[in-house]
Amino acid sequence: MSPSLPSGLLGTLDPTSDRAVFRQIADQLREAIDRGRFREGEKLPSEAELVDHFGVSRMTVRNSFSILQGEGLVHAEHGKGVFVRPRPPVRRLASDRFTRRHREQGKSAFIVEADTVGGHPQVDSLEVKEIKASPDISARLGSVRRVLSRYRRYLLDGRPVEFATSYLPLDIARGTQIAEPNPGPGGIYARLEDLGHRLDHFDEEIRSRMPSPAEVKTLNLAAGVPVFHLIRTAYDTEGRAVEVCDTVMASDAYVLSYRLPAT
Amino acid sequence: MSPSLPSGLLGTLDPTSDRAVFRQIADQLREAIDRGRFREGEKLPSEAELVDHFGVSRMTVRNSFSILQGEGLVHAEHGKGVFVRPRPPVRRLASDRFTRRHREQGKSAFIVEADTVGGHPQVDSLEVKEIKASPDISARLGSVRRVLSRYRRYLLDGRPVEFATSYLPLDIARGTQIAEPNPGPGGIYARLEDLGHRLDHFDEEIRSRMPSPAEVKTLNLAAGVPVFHLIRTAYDTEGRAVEVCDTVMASDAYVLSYRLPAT
DNA sequence: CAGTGGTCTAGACCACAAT
DNA sequence: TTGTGGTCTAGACCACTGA
Repeated sequence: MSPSLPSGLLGTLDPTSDRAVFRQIADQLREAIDRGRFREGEKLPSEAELVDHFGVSRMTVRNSFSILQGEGLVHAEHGKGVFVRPRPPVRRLASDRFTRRHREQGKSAFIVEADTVGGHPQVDSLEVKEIKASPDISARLGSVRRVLSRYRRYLLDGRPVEFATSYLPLDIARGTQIAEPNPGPGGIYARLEDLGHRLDHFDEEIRSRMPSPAEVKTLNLAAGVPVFHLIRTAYDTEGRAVEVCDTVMASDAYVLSYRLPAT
Repeated sequence: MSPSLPSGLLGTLDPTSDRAVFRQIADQLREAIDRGRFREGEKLPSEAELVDHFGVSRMTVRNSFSILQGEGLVHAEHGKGVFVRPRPPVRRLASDRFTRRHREQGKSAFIVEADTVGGHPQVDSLEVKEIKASPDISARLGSVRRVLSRYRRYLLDGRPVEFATSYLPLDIARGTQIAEPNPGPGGIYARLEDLGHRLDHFDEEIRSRMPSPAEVKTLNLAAGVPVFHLIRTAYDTEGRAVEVCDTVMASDAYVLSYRLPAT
C-alpha cells in the first residue's frame, strides 16, 4: 500500500536551504496548523505518508514531529496517529478568590473557581501529616521546626489540573479541624479565622518551568506543556505567616489574573 | 581513542525492565544531576562515552539527551558538549511596581525592577506606529478601531529577557510624547497621568506556554524554557481602559509576585 | 588535528488501535 | 490483519570547537 497526501496540503523541500530538512518539514506542518488547515484534534498525515511525500527517511519525519511536540502543538497517540493538540478550557483564577466573602459562603477557593467555569470539581489523594519543615518552608513561616502538611490533588471534570501542599505551624494547627482530612466549610482559611487568626493578605510567587517526570504523571501532562509553580503565604493581621501553600498547576488549564494598585 | 567513564558515576541498564533504554539512561543522568554529581554548567559525559558505557547506539543516547533538554535540565553546545543548564538569576516582579511613587521618581517599571536586582537594564528594538487593532485588543480597550502600538525589547546584563507591545487608543496618544520613541521620565504611565488620565489600577492576565520559534529567536531561549505571556490592562479613575500591554517573558528569568487581599 | 554534537539513511522488531 | 507510532541499530557525512 502506498499512502499518498492530498496535493497542495504540504509543499516541497528546498534542498538549497541551510535549514535542516526535519526543520523545514516541522515549519510546513506548523504553518499548516497555524493557518487552520489542520484543526484542533485533527490527525496529521502519518509518518509513512510524510516519508513518501518528502522522500526522506522515517527518523527525519519523526524528528519533525518531536519539534512540534516540544512546542506543545501536537501529541502522538500510539497506534492512532499524531494529532493537533486541542486547547482545553482554561480556568480563570481571579485575585479576589481568597476574600472573606467567599469563605463566609462556606466555599473553598477551588470550589469558588470551579463555579465560575461551570466544571465539576473534585479532590483526591488527600493526605495530612506532621513533618519536619524544609529550610525554605521554615524560613517563610518564621523559623518553625515542624509543620502540619496537607497534600491534595484537584481535578476538574475528571482531569487532574493541580496538586498542592499546605504547611502550617503546629502551634496553630495541631489538634484542630485543620489537622482533619476534611477541614469543613470554607476550607482551612475559614478555620484559621475561627481560631482567631484574622487573615490580612496573601503573597503569591509564580514561576513557570517544564514539569519533572513525577509531575507529568500526577497531572497527566501532554508533551510541551509547562507548569505554573505557585507559592502562597498567608498572613494574619498581626503580620504572622500562618500558612504556606505550594501548588503545581497544569499551565494549559489556567489563566492567572491579578489586580495591581496604581497608587 | 576509546573514551571511558569514571566507574561509579553512572549505573547499568536493566534489560528486564519495561522502561525503554533511552529513558533509563535519561533517568540515570537526571538523578545524577539532581544529586549534584553534575553541577550547574558542568559538562555531561559525551555521546561517545555513553555509547561505550551503556553499549547502545548513538541515537539511543541522543534520545536520552533530548528528553533532558525538553525538561530544561541540560543544553547542548555544538562542538563542545552537553551541559547542565545553569539557572540564571531571576528578576522578582513585585506587585507594587506600577505605583505612582515609582513613576514620580521618573523611573519606568523595567528600571525599577532592574534596580532591585542590581543588573544593567537596556532597551532596544523600539518601534512606534499606528495600526489597526486586533479584535482582542479592541475588545480590551473598549471597541477602538485603530491604536498606537509601541514595541520594545528589554535586556538585562545583555541578555534579552522580555519583549512587549503596548496599545493605546489614538484619541489619547496621538500627537503626544507617548507617540515618541522616548516617552520621557516615568514612562508612558507618567505621560498618561500628565494628560489627565489618573491611573486607578491594572489588571494582569498570566499564561504560560512553550515559545514559538520566533520567540525563541527574539529571547535567545534555551530548549525546555517556557515563556510567561502577560497581558496587562491599565484603567484610569473613570474606569476607562487606557492601555493594553502584551508581554512575553523568558520564564527562567522571572519570579512574578503578587499581593492578594484577604478581605 | 581530534573530539564534539547535528543531520540523515535504511533498515529492523515491537506494541497498540481499529477493523 | 493492517496501519499506526515506539524503540533501536550501525553506519555515514557534516559543522563547530579548541588545542
